[in-house]
Amino acid sequence: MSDPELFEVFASTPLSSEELRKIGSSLRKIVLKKGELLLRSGETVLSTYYVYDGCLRSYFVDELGKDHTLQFGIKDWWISDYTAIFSESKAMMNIECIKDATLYRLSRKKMEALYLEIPAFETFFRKKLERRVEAFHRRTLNNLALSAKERYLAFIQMYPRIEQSVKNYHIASYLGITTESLSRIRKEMTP
Amino acid sequence: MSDPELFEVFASTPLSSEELRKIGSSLRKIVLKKGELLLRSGETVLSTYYVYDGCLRSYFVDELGKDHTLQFGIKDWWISDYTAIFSESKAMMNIECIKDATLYRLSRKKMEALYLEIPAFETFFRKKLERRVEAFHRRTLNNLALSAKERYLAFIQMYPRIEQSVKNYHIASYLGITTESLSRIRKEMTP
DNA sequence: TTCCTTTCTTGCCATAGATCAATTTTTAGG
DNA sequence: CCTAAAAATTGATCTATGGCAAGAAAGGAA
Repeated sequence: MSDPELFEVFASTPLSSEELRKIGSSLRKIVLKKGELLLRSGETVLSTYYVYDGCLRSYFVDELGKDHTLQFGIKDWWISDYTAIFSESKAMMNIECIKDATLYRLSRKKMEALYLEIPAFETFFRKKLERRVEAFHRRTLNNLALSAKERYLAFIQMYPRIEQSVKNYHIASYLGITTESLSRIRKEMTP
Repeated sequence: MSDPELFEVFASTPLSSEELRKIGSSLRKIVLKKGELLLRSGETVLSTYYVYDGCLRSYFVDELGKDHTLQFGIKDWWISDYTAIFSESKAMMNIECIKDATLYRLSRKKMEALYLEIPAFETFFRKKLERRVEAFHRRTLNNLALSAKERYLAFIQMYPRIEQSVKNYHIASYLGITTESLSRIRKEMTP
């Protein structure tokens, strides 16, 4: 990873240049085209990915063949199959590139090694995890308490950048509604 | 906190006895009776709580007055308002004791201090956060992909210990269905 | 521009689960 | 053991959202 890009990722983290070098040498650049798959369900989940540019989504395909979007990944987000990577089980999710993307891969193994070597690195990810937990608590609350329309409004307000770069049917599958219902919701919003 | 209890919490963590002592002196024991509130929405969230015994639940009350259970806390779990504690905002949740409980309180401030002092302590919570993220990814997937009945089955299979110590209407509010619907689901399960 | 594919919209009907209003069953206190 | 309160169940509707089919609109390649 080039230094300027690396500095972006860890901008807010106090790391020596030697530590940054170590971290940088553990990251591997990946370029993906729209439509390519980064992970397929059933595979072993070995890595997590930093999205430098573009857009990805992780989704689950149920027995009826319907897909359910769990996560989007846009600039400066990390994406992986978090149902599997920590427990080292097989992926349930697929990860697909939905807008040409540049990523940096960090393997679980190297990550663990860096945690041991560089405490500030562990702090960095501990804080990421905290924010992720917070986001999922809020999302679960929305799922429990809000109607489809309210969830859509909350989504576009919370993630205006994502809304611009994904299809409506991806948003529908993230919100747990059909694309038809989303279409009707959008219609009654703009009279 | 007494030593035997402290050892239980950190059983799997490599800590010196001096470190354990420091951690122990940061924890404050709390005893709650069924029905008592540990946190009210609107308050500042200052602490997270280790459940040594008993059962609690965190829930959100919406504008219509309906409550939505986000989390249960039973032995060896940590509970707080995770929509607020990390970002140091006001609580959205209430936390209620639903079965007489013994807790240990750890303030956010002391927690941060311990993270700096004792790397293994940060590792301990980083792993807790990983498991929490995993659990919420799976729960979100269940909300997206499963029917009410399937979610109930998944719940009792995943958390048999919780199912025993909470009311059905708490489970219903955790699953996002009404108590009547849960009753009907249970009826058709045991013919 | 034109043609073809992908995405979005619309109308009509179906259904899971909600709501409301009684009961019945269980639990806990005295 | 008795009794009141809490919890669970049941029946009769109602409603938000789903499913299907058709068509309109938008986007991309040549």
